[in-house]
Amino acid sequence: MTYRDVPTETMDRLFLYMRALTCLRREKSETVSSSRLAEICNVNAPKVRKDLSYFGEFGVRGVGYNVNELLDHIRRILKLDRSVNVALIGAGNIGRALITHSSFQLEGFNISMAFDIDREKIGTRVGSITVEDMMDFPDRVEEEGIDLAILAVPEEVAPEIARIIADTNIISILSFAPCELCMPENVKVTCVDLSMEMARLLYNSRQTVTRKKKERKP
Amino acid sequence: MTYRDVPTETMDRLFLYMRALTCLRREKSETVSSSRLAEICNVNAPKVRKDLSYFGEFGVRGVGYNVNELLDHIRRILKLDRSVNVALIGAGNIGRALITHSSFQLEGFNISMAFDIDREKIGTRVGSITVEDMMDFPDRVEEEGIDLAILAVPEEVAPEIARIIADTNIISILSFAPCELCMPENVKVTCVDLSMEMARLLYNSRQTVTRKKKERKP
DNA sequence: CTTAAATTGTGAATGTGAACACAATCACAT
DNA sequence: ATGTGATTGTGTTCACATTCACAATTTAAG
Ligand SMILES: NC(=O)c1ccc[n+]([C@@H]2O[C@H](COP(=O)([O-])OP(=O)(O)OC[C@H]3O[C@@H](n4cnc5c(N)ncnc54)[C@H](O)[C@@H]3O)[C@@H](O)[C@H]2O)c1
Ligand SMILES: NC(=O)c1ccc[n+]([C@@H]2O[C@H](COP(=O)([O-])OP(=O)(O)OC[C@H]3O[C@@H](n4cnc5c(N)ncnc54)[C@H](O)[C@@H]3O)[C@@H](O)[C@H]2O)c1
Repeated sequence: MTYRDVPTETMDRLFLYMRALTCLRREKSETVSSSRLAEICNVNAPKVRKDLSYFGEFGVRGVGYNVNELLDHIRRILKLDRSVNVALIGAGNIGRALITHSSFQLEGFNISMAFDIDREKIGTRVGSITVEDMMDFPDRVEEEGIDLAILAVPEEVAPEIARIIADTNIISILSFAPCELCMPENVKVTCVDLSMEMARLLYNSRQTVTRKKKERKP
Repeated sequence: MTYRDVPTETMDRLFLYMRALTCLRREKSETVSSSRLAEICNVNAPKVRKDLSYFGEFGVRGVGYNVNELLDHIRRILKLDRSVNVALIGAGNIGRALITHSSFQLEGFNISMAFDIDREKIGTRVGSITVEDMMDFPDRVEEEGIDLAILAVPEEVAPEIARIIADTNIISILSFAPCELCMPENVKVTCVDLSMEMARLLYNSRQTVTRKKKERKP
């Protein structure tokens, strides 16, 4: 099944809806209205409905959307119906936190391998997996069929690791190093830059305050 | 100084430009062209130029933009010229990783306090700060003048903590718990949801592959 | 001094997504 | 049955963002 002429913004928002629905399911909500869903995701109700309408008619007029059903639909649209194999590179502070985080497993992301260059760390166990030697990365990744690599190494070595990954068949990299990675065109990199998120957040909340003040004037 | 009629998309991209420039400065680049900056940020060159033109004429025709100068300009536009006081709630795996991360300081984010509810953790030192009792949070935050709170507590207690924060004058929350937080309208919440980022990334990289295949056909 | 190469800044055209109002539909009460 | 209140689905309109082409400017070389 493939859908045409779906706005990229709609596609992006689908992930927000998925998260909201996952949350609602946890809270045992049976149904949800477009307006409630919109509220959770910080968008407006007509947008939610229009977005969903690109993929079919999932709601019941007068009632709303069935949480479980809609979540299943969206997960299928986003091709998240099977579990994802993840390799972690860099078993440092962030890396170890990620491995021991149990929710990933539940959400279908299985961190099955971890690599490091530090002799002290290689061979040690973190949670349920054993840290392996970065030297073995290319071979081991091939063996296990890894879908995604998480990069949690110091910034300075990130470009070097990027080259190693480029020679495997991994095309998805989630990097915590806030720097550019030169990659072949087909490899996608998402950079988790917390400083940037904080900066953006701060700017937006300050904006709201000053806007509020202006609106109060007349 | 305030700017009018700047597209929100432009505003958003400014943060990308900032990160790229920070990176370029570290690499000791003197100048950068709009096309190079665009490449790093995954946008196109005219967009970079148009975006910057909303705020002034920062470049030199035939040469490009001075990295340091442009970075300073952007930081001023984004109101990031003074350092930001951050409080961390939840000194667990993620929390401790964040505190010991040194780059935040360099980028102007000063994690100056940490709070937890666990008796074992209260009073212990992490990096250069001492974990305090969550009970004291409201008073202590008032005293220190905190600009932003990072929420790194288990999902289940996040809503409860949200209420505590709502009663302080903090209006910016960076949360690692992937759930909705009910907050007064003026409080902004950014949710760092790594599962969602991975899902999005995976979808996009798969898309590229299939698109490539289609293009190859004729 | 003149010309060529590089690169910025920008107005006008184009394209795309958001908003909105409302028809369609459903559950349920009477 | 039938009316009522709630809520979805969508065609149209409008606002906004992107793109493009090119004039303007600078550097460097001949
Ligand atoms: N810790 C944080 O809170 C935080 C926040 C934002 C960004 N980051 C970024 O995340 C990355 C990791 O941060 P961290 O705090 O976990 O650092 P860390 O120093 O604790 O861990 C880095 C790990 O990478 C390993 N490593 C080094 N070179 C390697 C190589 N060539 N191959 C494989 N492994 C290698 C090290 O042995 C170490 O275990 C850094 O780029 C940092 O800038 C961290
Ligand atoms: N660890 C990860 O890699 C990861 C990844 C994604 C999301 N998250 C999310 O980040 C959050 C923290 O994760 P973690 O792995 O650090 O968990 P953790 O259990 O290691 O740490 C949570 C900390 O919060 C403290 N805490 C509990 N209740 C509290 C309260 N009422 N007030 C103050 N402190 C309290 C606990 O004592 C503990 O120190 C969770 O919501 C988790 O879902 C974590």
